[in-house]
Amino acid sequence: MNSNNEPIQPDDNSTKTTRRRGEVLENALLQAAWDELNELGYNEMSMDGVAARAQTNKNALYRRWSSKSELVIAAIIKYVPRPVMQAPDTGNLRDDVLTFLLQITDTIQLVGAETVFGILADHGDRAIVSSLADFKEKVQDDSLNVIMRDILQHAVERGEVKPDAIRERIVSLPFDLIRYEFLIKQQMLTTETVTEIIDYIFLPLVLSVRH
Amino acid sequence: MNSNNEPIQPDDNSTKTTRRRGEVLENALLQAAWDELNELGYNEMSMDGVAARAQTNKNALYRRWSSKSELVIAAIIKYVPRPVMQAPDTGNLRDDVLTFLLQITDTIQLVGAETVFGILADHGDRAIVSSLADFKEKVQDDSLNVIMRDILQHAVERGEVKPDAIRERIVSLPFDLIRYEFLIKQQMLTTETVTEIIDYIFLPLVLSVRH
DNA sequence: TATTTAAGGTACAATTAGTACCTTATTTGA
DNA sequence: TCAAATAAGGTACTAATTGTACCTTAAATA
Repeated sequence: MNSNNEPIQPDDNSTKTTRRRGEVLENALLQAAWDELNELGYNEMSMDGVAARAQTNKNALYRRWSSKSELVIAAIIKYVPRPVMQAPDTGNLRDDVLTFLLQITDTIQLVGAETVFGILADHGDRAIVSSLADFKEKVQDDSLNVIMRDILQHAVERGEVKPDAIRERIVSLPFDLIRYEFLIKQQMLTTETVTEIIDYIFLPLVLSVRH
Repeated sequence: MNSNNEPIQPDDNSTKTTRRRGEVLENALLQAAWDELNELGYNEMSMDGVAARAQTNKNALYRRWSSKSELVIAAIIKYVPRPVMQAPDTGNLRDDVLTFLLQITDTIQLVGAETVFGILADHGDRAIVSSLADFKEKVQDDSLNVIMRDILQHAVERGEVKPDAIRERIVSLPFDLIRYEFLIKQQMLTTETVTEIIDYIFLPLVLSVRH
């Protein structure tokens, strides 16, 4: 359209004047990445697409994140709120566990299974990079088990549960099953599913301790 | 090197004469795909690479399978032996379950987690294609639960287990956990892991039936 | 032996990650 | 206030790879 290089008009677009930098630009990039991720999914989104949505170009991205997976991980870290990492205190084991599991399932579902697979597939080969640790903390977090143990400890103190050693595997069981449901079976995590796991699997195992 | 198009020598390579077709060629392609998969992994292998290993070109592949994931699924179906889909009969529940689980874990581990993720990631977008159903039958098989129910039924007949309804979720629990261990935690499936699942999770749940 | 079928060869389109390099706006600090 | 340093924008490119097109040629079939 415009045969010479100089801008003809000051461009009616009023925001055009400023060139974003630093944190402002970074936020715009992460926002664009998060939006593209949610609209297109991990595989369909592209670095060019993210850059275009942020009204800039790929360089701005690659100056900050070394790859697509790193970018997406950064966006997830920014936009998925950290769950409350604290044992609830409802006064009984069942409600403590239920409350905590439901909190976490809400968080987990903010990132799709396809995204997790995409990241794992892309990251699979390479050496573990900076933010992957952070990412795993979200998806595959051991600190969840710490809270679970707190919850059980409270139940022991209340006399609900015998202080016998409870197997690590049983402690992690609820979240293992929830992640399985979400990632492998790729099903929505409903309250029904969570209560079924608690009432028919977790509580029977924890309450009927045999040594 | 060779400036005109006609072959200069009959090519010392003695096997050169024949041009493979049909099943023979197909087997060679699947063999090449399986080898590349095991040597390079799903993400690193390429269609060109597979074709080259089979000493032909991509056309031979695309005439048979519509995509990389389809090809790999076909190779898996061919090279991963179908497990014995029959309830063992050792005379007691624990050994029946243990025998069956160990059989299946051996099969499962013939395909790497990275491959499963790769296929799921590639297939994610597209509509479910022909062989994906077959593939899921290997990785995420419901028919395993059929056998598990047989095993439990035998235990009921023996009087080991009360005939109370056993939850579907408990029936599938051992394999769910095994798949979780393998796919998400990406750990080798050892006999120890399997026995732990049986002795501390499955059996306690099945033996202490409360309605 | 003529015809049909499928394999081989080569080239190419399309997509996309990631890089290079130069120009230009904005910040910093002397 | 102005010069230097910094980082953004623009554009073009490489490289890898999936999937297609099209033509030639070997082998099976009738």
